[in-house]
Amino acid sequence: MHTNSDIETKLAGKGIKPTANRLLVYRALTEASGPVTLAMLEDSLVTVDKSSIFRVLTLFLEHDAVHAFEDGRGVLNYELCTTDGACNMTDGHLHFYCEACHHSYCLDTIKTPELVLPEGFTPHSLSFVVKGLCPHCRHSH
Amino acid sequence: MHTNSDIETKLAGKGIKPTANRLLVYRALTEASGPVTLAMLEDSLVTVDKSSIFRVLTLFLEHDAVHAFEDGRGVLNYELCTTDGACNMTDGHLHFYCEACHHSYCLDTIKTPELVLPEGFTPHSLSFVVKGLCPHCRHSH
DNA sequence: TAGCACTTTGCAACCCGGTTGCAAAAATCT
DNA sequence: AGATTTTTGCAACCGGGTTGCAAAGTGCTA
Ligand SMILES: [Mn+2]
Ligand SMILES: [Mn+2]
Ligand SMILES: [Zn+2]
Ligand SMILES: [Zn+2]
Repeated sequence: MHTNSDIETKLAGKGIKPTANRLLVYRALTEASGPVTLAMLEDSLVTVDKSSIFRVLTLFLEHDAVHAFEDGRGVLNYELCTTDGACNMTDGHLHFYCEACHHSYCLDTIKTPELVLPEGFTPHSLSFVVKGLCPHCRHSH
Repeated sequence: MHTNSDIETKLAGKGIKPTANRLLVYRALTEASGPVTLAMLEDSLVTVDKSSIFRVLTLFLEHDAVHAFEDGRGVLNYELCTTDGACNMTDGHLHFYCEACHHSYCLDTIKTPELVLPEGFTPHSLSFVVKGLCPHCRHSH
C-alpha cells in the first residue's frame, strides 16, 4: 500500500528525518484500523524497544504527525493526523472507547461543537471521549 | 459548615454506611475548591492510608456519591455529585485542566450538546476535558 | 458481658503505563 | 579515517492505581 519512500516523503513533509524505526512505527500506524496504544505497538513491532517506540511517538507528536488522547483507562492512544497543518486537537473531534473490547475509535466525522468557556479560561486542546459499547461488542453481547 | 451528622445523612441517602474514614473523605471533598486527586486527598488526610482513601472513593463512585474523570495526564479527579439521582456522567458536563497549575475545574454550568454517534455505538459515559490555562495562571504568566 | 461473624482499615507489596540515564551502535560531518 | 552528533536498546525507575492479608473495629447473639 504505502511504499517506504511514500512514508519518507510524508515524514519529510513534517520535518522528521526518516530512520528505520520511524518508518516502522509510521507504517504500523497506517496499517492500524484505529487508534493504537504503546503496548499494541510493542506487540506488533517486536524488533523495536518500547523506549524507542515511545521516543518516536513523542517526536511525531511534537511534529504534528500524530495526535493522542486518553482512552478512559488513563492509557494514551495514538493515531496519524489526517489534516496537513498543525494538529493539536483543537479541531476537537470525538473518540470512542469500548469498555468490552478495550478498543478505541476515532470518530472524526463528528466535530465537537464550539464551546464557550467561562471568562478567563484559555483552551489549548480538547479531549472528548465517549465510553460505552462499540457496534461489534454490542451485538456479541 | 457541614456538621458530621449532615454528612451522615447525605451518605445514608446514597446507601453508604458512615464510617470514620468515609466522613473524613466526604468532608475533604466538600471543602475542596474543585475536583481532587487521590494524591491530594493523601496529603490532606494524613491519618488515612492511601488504600483506604482509594476504597472509599471507589465505594462513593459505585453509589453515585462522586463522579470522576481523567484530567489529561492520566490522573483521576474526583468530586461530589451535585445531582441527587444517578450521576454516571451521562449528563456530560465539561472539565478543564490547567497545564500550568495542574488543577482541574468542574465547569458544570456548561452542558455539552447532544451528540449523535454513528449507528451501533452505545454510550455509557462521557468525558469532555479541555486543557489549557486557567484564569489564575493566565494572568500570572 | 463474652463470644462470634462481618466489616473496615493499614500495611506492604504489586502492577502497569510511561519515562529516563547511559553506553553502544549508527549516521553525519570534516 | 577520525571526530562529532544522533539514534537506539537496555535496564532501571517513577507514580498512580490496586490487591492480599492480617489486625482492629463493629455489631449482634446467646
Ligand atoms: Mn482521532
Ligand atoms: Mn464535574
Ligand atoms: Zn468493542
Ligand atoms: Zn492554573
